[in-house]
Amino acid sequence: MGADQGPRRHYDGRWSDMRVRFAPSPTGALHIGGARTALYNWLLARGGPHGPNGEEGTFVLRIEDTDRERSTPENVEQILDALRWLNLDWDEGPVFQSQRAGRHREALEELLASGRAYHSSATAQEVRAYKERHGWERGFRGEPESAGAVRLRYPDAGETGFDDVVRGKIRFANSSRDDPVIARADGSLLYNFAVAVDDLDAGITHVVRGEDHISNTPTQLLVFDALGVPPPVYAHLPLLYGPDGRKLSKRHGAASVQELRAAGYLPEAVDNYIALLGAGFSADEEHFSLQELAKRFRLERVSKNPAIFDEQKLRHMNGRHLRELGIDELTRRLEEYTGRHGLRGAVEISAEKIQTLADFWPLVSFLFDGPVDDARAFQKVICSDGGVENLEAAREALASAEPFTVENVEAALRGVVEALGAKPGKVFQPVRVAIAGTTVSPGIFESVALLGQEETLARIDRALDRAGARKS
RNA sequence: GCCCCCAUGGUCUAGCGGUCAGGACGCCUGCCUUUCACGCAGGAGAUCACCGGUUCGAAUCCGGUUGGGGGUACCA
Repeated sequence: MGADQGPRRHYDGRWSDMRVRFAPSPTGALHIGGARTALYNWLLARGGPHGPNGEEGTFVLRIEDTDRERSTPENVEQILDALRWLNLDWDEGPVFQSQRAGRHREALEELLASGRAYHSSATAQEVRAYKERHGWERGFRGEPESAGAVRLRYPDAGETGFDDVVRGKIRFANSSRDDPVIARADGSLLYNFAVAVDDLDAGITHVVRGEDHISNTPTQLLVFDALGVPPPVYAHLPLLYGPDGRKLSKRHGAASVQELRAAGYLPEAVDNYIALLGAGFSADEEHFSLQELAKRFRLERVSKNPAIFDEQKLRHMNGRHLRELGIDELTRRLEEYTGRHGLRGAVEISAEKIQTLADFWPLVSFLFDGPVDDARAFQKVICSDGGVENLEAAREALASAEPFTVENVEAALRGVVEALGAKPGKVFQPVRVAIAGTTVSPGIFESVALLGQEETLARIDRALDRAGARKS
């Protein structure tokens, strides 16, 4: 702790001494935007050209819970849970900003003593009045008083700027900045002051966060300067928006990590997708594992444009990651997701037909819970156009298929098609509807074989009865 | 109002002074085929926001405009 940090390194492709942090404020669930910020920090710490001894950077987790009104332990747990689910492990923390009040106060005293900060009782109204008098591009400057809130003194001239890794040079004229309040009248500290002190004490070398923090940066820079230490390197990420081009929020459906998980997305796919939003990894490939992402991630290549969260693309990527898992692992995840067991067979025959974990059960539930009730499908496929006759023929062939393997089921059914001179679908679809209840299912031979001979015949009989009852 | 950031097909992006402006998602067509998908092969879709410069030459550099976004709290 303390100001003894040595010279801060600039982002120069060497990472062995890199210390980054993710510092969410627990005022709600972890958003996909926050998740991406966490991910980028993690990628930075874990990947890139490693130091001479192959060291990784350090990823620090800090909870900015100084907003007592809105920060809750439940939200903290939700955020940690989301981070774990995304496989973003941290090396230090979580450190709670609220527990560092003593150190914050100490730093505050230092600034007060050096005259870089001063007590001021000026109210928001007085600040307005000041600006109306001096012009709106003129920042507020207060008079030092003996008590009240504490404001940080901005220089009157010159500019405060920094070299943002993703945006390049950003400058603010000091004269345009209000002297910001860094401590309330009751002594509690404000965000812009606390972050700087915390980043300093944690030895953070690179601050990577959302671009909504750009205009906070000069104030934090000023705190570092007042404390007499060099600031970290900054990188501001573009924000993420919903499909309507507006800020991402609960209204846009799956906006939080938890919601994505509930919707059947894989952490692998979510990591991959959100990494792509705003980072040009490659011109011709975009399917990556977390490790590959870490290896390829380049902070200076991060896009400056805000991106819109596109769930369709996430679905697509999820399908690829899902198929990459392999049957055993996919089965494990699906059993966890659905709360069912003995799913392996169903997974085998449906894996290539689903894009999310949520797609699975509707497709295969008929194998476990009986046919789905889809009256329209029944009417259209079985109660018309030779449906009953073909189904009867199929039943007969299936009844003598021994043993009841996929191969024999296929041979039996194809034999019917040939004998009848019908189009394949005219035989297969009635069977499908008879056993599944709907026109959509995994492959028919595989489904029938998995269902078993007895159950298949029973379902066909039931369908036949039902069709007969309809006719008469 | 003031300060700051951004601008390539619907979406995510590649591009970094000379390209038929490339890829991915989505969409359409065909193949595969028992449905749905997967996979494969094609296709439609971009006055590179606009206007002015610089240059033999600009999506690429500069300026302005417009549009979008962020900040402007004794919130984080």
